[in-house]
Amino acid sequence: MALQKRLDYGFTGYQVPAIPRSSRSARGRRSFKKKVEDDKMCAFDLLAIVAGKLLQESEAFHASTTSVLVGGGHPAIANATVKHEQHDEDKLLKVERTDLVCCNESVIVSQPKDFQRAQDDGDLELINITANSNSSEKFAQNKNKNRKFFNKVEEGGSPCFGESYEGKVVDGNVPDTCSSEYPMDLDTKPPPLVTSDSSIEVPMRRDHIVRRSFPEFRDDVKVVSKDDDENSSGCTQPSTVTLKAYRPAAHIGDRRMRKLFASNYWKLGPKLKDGELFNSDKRSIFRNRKTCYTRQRSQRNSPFKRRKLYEQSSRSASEGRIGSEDMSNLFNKGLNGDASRASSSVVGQESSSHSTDPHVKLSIKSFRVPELFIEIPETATVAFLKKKVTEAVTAMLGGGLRVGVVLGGKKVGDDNSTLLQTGILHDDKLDSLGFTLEPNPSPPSPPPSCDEDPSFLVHCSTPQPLTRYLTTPFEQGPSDASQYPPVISLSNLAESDHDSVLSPTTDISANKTTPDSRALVAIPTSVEALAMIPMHRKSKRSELVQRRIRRPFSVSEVEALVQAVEKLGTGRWRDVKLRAFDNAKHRTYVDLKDKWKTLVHTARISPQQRRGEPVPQELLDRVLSAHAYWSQQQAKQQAKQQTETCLLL
DNA sequence: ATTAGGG
DNA sequence: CCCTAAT
Repeated sequence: MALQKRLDYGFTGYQVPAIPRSSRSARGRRSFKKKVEDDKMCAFDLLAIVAGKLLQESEAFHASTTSVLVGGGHPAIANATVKHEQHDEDKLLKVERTDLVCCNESVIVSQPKDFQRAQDDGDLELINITANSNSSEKFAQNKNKNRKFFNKVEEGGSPCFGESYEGKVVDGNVPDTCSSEYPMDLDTKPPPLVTSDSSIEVPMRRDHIVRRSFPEFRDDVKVVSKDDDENSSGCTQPSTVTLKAYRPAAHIGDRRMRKLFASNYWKLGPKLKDGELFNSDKRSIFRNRKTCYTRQRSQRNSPFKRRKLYEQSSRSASEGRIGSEDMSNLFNKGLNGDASRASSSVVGQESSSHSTDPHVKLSIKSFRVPELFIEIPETATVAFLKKKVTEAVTAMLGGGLRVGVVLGGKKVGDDNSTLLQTGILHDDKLDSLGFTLEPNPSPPSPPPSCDEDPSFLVHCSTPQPLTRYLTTPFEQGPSDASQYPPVISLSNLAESDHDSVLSPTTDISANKTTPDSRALVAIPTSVEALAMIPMHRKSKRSELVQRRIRRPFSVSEVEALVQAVEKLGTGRWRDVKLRAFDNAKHRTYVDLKDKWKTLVHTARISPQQRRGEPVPQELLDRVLSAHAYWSQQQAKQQAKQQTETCLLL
């Protein structure tokens, strides 16, 4: 297509600070370059290539997870995870797709950016490639190298990003498996448990590294540079897990739960420097930066779903407002604590180093309470409403809740088994670790069931007619989800997948498997009330939804669109998409259809009334003629069909 | 998942 | 761009 620019991205000079003894000397440093031939390539795709290349070139990454972050002024714009394990000659490559994600203190990038855009936005200042593993024991050996490397970065490093690298591009010869379908298993042999920790930072953009916009990175560097303590090297990553909602697949249906990390998660980074977390968790720094959401591999990318995805993003952005102190507070207080925090936010982080630190830190961020219905009179004051909500929430949380642990969709029944025994700490399992809130079988004061204990509902104290059932601000899940207990699950950050963004703060997923969970929810009894709920839900949803960011069509895009429509007509938007916008992930066929609509409109109005980047008249003329032509064709088709049906009758 | 249209 | 109904 004419509009596709070819860009070459070169990568070189990344370093592998931590490599197992056996192989380190031979390959402590590697470089490669990869040609990326599509400027519309999703950041992720590039990352996958990078990761794949890493795997291909470096045997150093044993049984580890490689996360590739692209980010700069903003945290990361994408996050790809490659799991690969090596066993003798065999390699297991598993690439898990993880599109976007990220946020810093104030910004959440709520949709994937393609590289072109990222570049425009200045997000490609830095590429951060990290390799994670279960163990960080080897890291210390490479302390010096690490420091050296980071010093170098701090000085400006050797950025290497541009239209081409040093005039020529070396084809990375990356197997397709790295960039096409995910996950990709090259081999399914059971992996040996050789682990290593590696951190690689690849400065991007040849001329400069703008550190002003990446303070976290700077901090990391400083830490590494001046701290001789091996434990503080800061180059490794923890098996950080994020909380995400969980719901048995059987009930998920088409809509998967999506969660996103709240921005504050990422604020943890610098804090680690002086906190105890830091020492116990060598690999935390980068990981903390790597706020991300996950997506089911099989998740399709329909506009609708994507939208919902963004919704989650934005929501968590607004909710993730507590600092790390708050997080620890919440953690310490446990799920039942602190009802004063109305938002019920819990922040999650888990770090583990099997070999060096047996402790696992878990904090839970932003769980939601199950849907709650409250009745109050129209004339009630806001204060009254607050009070009632508070009461309802405290009643529920304090009324004998029990926390259940779910792993891989199954309840962990044995309370006495250790985390290790249950496999909770295993990388694969972290993804599916979840917590549930359930009514306690023998609670001090059993949570009232709505049926039996109407007192759970707030009754109006006046004879006023009831007009409102309010769902609490905490909860807003799919309608069917709301009557089930919330489940919060931990997911490995590095494993985040694409669409199923799981925000600790958002979705509480439904879990129909717990029958008694219904007791958590007060269900309005009047028909009236039931009828009201959808309305509230709807209006609330509109507040939560994050619109996709606006991306005006460029002239070249219009050109491509016109050309495609001229060829294919106006009724085959999917084909148009495939033909002309196949790699423009942000342009859906609906977008194209809409654009065509506006183009036709634009072409019909006077130039004075047009706005935005002016479209060449020549193109508009083609729009009109194509539109006329295909309208005519369509009419003909319909006429033909008419006659056919007539003949049949 | 796509298409077609209204908002 | 979003939202939906209808395919």
